[in-house]
Amino acid sequence: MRLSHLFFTTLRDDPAEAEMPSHRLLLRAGYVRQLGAGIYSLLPLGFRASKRVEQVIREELNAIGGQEMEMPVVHPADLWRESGRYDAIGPEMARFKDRGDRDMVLAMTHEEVVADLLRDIVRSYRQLPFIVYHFQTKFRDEPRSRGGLIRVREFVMKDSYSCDRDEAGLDVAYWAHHRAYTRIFERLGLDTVAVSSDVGMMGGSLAHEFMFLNPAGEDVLVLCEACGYAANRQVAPTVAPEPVAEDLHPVEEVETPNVTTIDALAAFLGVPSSRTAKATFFVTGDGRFVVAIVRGDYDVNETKLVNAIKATGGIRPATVEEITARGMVPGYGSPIGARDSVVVVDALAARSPNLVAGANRTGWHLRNVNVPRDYAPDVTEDIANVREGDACPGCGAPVILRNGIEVGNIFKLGTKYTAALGAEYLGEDGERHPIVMGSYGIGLGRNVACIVEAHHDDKGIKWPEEVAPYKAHLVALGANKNPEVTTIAERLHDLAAAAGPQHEILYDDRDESPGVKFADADMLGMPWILTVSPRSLEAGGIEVKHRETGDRTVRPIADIEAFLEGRASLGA
RNA sequence: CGGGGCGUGGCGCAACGGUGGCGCACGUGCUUUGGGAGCACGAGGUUGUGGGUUCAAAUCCCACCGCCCCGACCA
Repeated sequence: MRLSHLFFTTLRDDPAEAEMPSHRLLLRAGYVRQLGAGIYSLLPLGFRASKRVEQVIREELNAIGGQEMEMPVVHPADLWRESGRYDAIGPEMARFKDRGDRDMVLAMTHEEVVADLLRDIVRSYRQLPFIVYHFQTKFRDEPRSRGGLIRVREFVMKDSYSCDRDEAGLDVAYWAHHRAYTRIFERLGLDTVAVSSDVGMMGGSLAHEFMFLNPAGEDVLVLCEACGYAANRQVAPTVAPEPVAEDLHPVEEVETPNVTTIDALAAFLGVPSSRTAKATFFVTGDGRFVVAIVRGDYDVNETKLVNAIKATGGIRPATVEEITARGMVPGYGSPIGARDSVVVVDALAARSPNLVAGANRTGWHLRNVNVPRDYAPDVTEDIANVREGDACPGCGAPVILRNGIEVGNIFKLGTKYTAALGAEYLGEDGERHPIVMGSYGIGLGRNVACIVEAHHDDKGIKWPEEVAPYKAHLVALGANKNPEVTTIAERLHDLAAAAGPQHEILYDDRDESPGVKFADADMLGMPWILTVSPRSLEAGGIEVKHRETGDRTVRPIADIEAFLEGRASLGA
């Protein structure tokens, strides 16, 4: 590909809106352009990078027996009504009517379509198991996109679906995917950790997320360096030192003017925050008002809270009006005196004696509040966020917390969708059984962005060879001093193109200064930068720069020809 | 949806009541050619949209639209 004809442009200045390195570099190097909030075009370079990622995924899924297919982006709403998700999912699903006034949706994922195909096609246990997958556009109208390609609204995802006779079969498919994902992210140059995770709206019994460790990640991971324990903090059990037993003291009121936070309360009373109880207030999607109590040194984990009370439709923070209407005072709140509320107490808080809690009276707290003596919880569960240094649930060593970006996930769905849609097979036993499904996703664009996050320097991108849009970037310099430069460069370019699409290279044939060409080559990030110039010819051939290491050598033209035709590597 | 910020040429920015400018990028010519070259000439904007105030609005006011950041949210 000649740079003079490539549909792209590089930018000298950083775009103002790009904060993450991957976003900044992908814009500056001409890989992507933004169309709207969370909606991007992939320019030819970005498209090629995405296709390289796609091919790695394809190879590894084929290796576990996956069959590639393609399902539609537009679905009839009735299909989603059958699974119950048409109503369960909120505004993040785009809905519209077709010309016949029929309700339609844009696909967020494809479990329903797979289940629909299963009930159409699968009759007998003899047809199971199998794995199907596709690369297809998803639209999720996220309330807020961010970070360039990291979190977008429209994106292409590889989603695969395993279809089995039973749980044992699902288990095999699930762990096959786990191993395939491990290989995929290794090949993509992404250092990931697989963490156990919440099943969320997908439903199901077991799930892992593959997390790329990055400070900008939106998920918090609980990791143990001693035993390898790894979980999303949403689901990691909190293991805290057992509170020291004490006699229960009588409740006493204490005046605490203008003390509305735990920090202020602990400082004012001269007690550690672990001797206080923190009340937070939520309203569930199904309309219940929830008072959640954790110890003052912990935060509420909303995922655990949702699961503890089986809140369909999730939860949101309560408004001041909703809190006061139930007889509580924000800043001085506690379940004592609460009306019409579901009281959920963290198990640790419930075991901790003589805590300071709100008095539901402005300017006052209560000392020596104890559960269940002073109020009765409706639910007592672990609903606290793990803190750094808490004990590992696996081995007891102190855990560390890290941020991660979810680059892939695997779910054991079970029969949630097949039972709802009636996708059954006739078993060897002569009985009808619902097909057992698993669902497995990898977002392409997010992976491209994460690869850039992991592989760049201040000059630009440094693509791993496995995903580079082109294997090499050829720079021709000083053609006016020595016309042979152009002749050789043209020949190398044509040679590579003739060797097949996978050997094609980028050829900077533009009439630009050496500085511009080198700067652009570094920014675009191909693994090998080849320079033909009077100087390199003088030195015996072509200068070869390894983008990753920065090493430069001069190699004979014959070596370069062998490399471009795929007959030899250049070594590292 | 709450909080904050910003919309001026392709990109980055200035002008903050008196008919819009700079750097880079872009075009032409000459010079230059191993790390973002030089000179000259030139093209490119109904200042996001609509209303209002004013003799006069990019500038002040209102509404809307859009984008970014924090939060809520998120398979």
